Amino acid sequence: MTVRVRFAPSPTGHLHVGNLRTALYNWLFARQNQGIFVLRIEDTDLTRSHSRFEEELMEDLRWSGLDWDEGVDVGGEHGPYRQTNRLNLYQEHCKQLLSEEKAYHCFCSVEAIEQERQAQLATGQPPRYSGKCRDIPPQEASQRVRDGKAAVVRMKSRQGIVTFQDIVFGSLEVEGSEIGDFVLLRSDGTAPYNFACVVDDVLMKITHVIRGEGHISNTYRQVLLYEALGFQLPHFAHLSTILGRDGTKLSKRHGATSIDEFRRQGFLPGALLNYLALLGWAPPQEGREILTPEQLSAEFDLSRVNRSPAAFDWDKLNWVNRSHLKELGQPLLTELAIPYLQDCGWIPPEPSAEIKEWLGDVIQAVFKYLDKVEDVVQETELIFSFDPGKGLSDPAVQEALSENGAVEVIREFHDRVQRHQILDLETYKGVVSEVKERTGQKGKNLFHPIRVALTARISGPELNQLIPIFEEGQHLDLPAPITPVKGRVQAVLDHLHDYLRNQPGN
RNA sequence: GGCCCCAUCGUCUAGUGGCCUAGGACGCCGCCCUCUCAAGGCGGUAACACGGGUUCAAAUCCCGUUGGGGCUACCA
Repeated sequence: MTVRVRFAPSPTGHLHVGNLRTALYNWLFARQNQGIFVLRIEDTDLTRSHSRFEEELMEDLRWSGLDWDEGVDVGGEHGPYRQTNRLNLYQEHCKQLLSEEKAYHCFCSVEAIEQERQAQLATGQPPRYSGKCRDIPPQEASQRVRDGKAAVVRMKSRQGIVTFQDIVFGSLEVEGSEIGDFVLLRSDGTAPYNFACVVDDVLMKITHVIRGEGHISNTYRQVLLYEALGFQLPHFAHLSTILGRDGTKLSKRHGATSIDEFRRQGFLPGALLNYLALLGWAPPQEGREILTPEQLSAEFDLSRVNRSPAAFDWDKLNWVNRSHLKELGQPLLTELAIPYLQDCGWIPPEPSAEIKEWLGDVIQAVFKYLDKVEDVVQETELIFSFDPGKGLSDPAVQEALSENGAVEVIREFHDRVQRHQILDLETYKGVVSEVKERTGQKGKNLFHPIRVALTARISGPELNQLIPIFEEGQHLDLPAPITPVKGRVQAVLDHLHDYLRNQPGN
C-alpha cells in the first residue's frame, strides 16, 4: 500500500518552526517510502483564516524545499484540498451519523453552555457538555431544525477505554467517559477540526497521521469517529513540542519563530531543515549531523523520534547553517550575499561582471566566518563603509594604539605606502618588511597597527586578502567608492593626529 | 480542578536490564595554528530530577513525589 501523509496547517498566520518540523517529518517519511505528501489547508475557522496567509504559508513551504504531491495549487485525485471547499462532505458524513443515531442535534445556546461550564468549574467538576439534548427524540429534533432553530450536531461519546497505537508514544489510552459530546457540525454548517480532519484523512486515504503532540487528546475523539463511521484507523505519530531556550513554549520573545524571518536572515533552507530534523531525532551514525535533505530522508526513522519536548538552540542552528554555507562554496554564496549588500546601498541594482568578480574575492575573504548570509553586512562593512572616526573611537582600538611603537608603525607605513604608484600584494608585502626593519616591530606589534591603519579596527579578515580588494575596488563603479590603501592610511593618520593632540601629556 | 503526555551534560541527543568508571554534537574552557578576531585542528569541563521498590545486576522495569507540557471550545 502506498504511504500517504499530509501536512495540514491552518492559514491563520505565518509558517512557524514547529509547523515546519511537522511538515519535514511528514515529507521525510513520504520520500523514504516513495509515498505521497499532501498539503491540506484547514481553514474552517472562518474568523481567523485568511487567504493571504494561505499564500504566505505555501511560499514559506516552497522556499524550504519540501515539495508536495497533492494540494490546493497542484491538485490531485482526492481534492478539493481546502476544507471550506469540502463542507458538503462533512455534512454528508454527519447526516450518516445522525441517521444512525450516533450523533444528535443540540439546541443549547453558547451562553447556556458557558454558564454550565462555569458552574462545573466552580464545584470542581470537569467541565463537559451535560448531554442535555441527547434524549430529544430524533423526529422532534429534526422538526425543530426545520423550524429554523439554531442547532449544532454533537457526537455521542461512549464509555470504555478508547485507545490507539502511536509510532512515537507507543500505546495511548483514555477512559471514554472523559470525552464529552463534542461538536461535529457548527450552527453555520461548518465542521470543527476533529470531524473535518477525520473525514478528510479517510477520504484522502491518509495512511500515516504525523502531527504535533497537542493533538493526542484530539486523537481519542477522532478514534471514536473512525469507529462510528466504520473506518479503519490510520497509523498515528505525534511529535513533541518545540520549546524556547528557557524551556517554555517557543514564542516571539525567543527570537525569530516564523520561517520568513529565518529566510530573511539568510539561513539556508537545507540547513534549517537539517537542524529541525535534529530536534527530536538523532542520525544513526554518531557525529555525523550535517546532512542534506536527501541524506536525511535516507536515514530518518520515525520510530526513533524522541518523546520529550526539545528546546530550540540558536547556537547549534548557527553552526549547522555555517556548515551548510561552507558546503555551498563561494560563487553561490556570492549570489546569495548580493541582495544584502544592495540593501545597504553598497552594490548597484545590476552589478557588472567586473563588480561580481571582485565581490567573489570579498566573499572569499569572509565566508568562513558567516553564520548566516545576513552577517555578510557586518563582516564587509569595513570594506564598503570605511569610517576611521567611528573606528578609532572604539576603546579596544585605542588600547591597541597605545602600545609602544604603534603610532610609529602607522607613520612609517604611511610614508612607505606613499612612495608607490600601485600597491599590489607584492608591493604591500615589501612595504611591510621595510616598516618592520625601520621600526624594529614584528608580529602582533607590527600587524596590529597596520590593521588599524587600513581598517580602523583591530579585527577582521586577513590583510593579505584585503589589500587587493581595496586596491581593485577603488576602480569599480560603485554607489560609494571603495577607499584604497593610501586613502585609508592617510585618513587614519589624520584622525590619529587629532586624537593625539587632544590627549593631555602627548 | 480532572484527564493525558514527558523527564540523561547548559542545549540537542545515544542508550530498549549486564558492553556505562554513561557515548556523540552544539556551547563553554584550554592548547595549537596565526598579523587580529574568527575559522580550522587537538584536548578538557559537564548529565541519568528525587524517593521507594523488582532483580544477582537498573539510566534502562514498577510505584510515588517534584517539575514541565498538552487537552478539557460552535480554535486548530
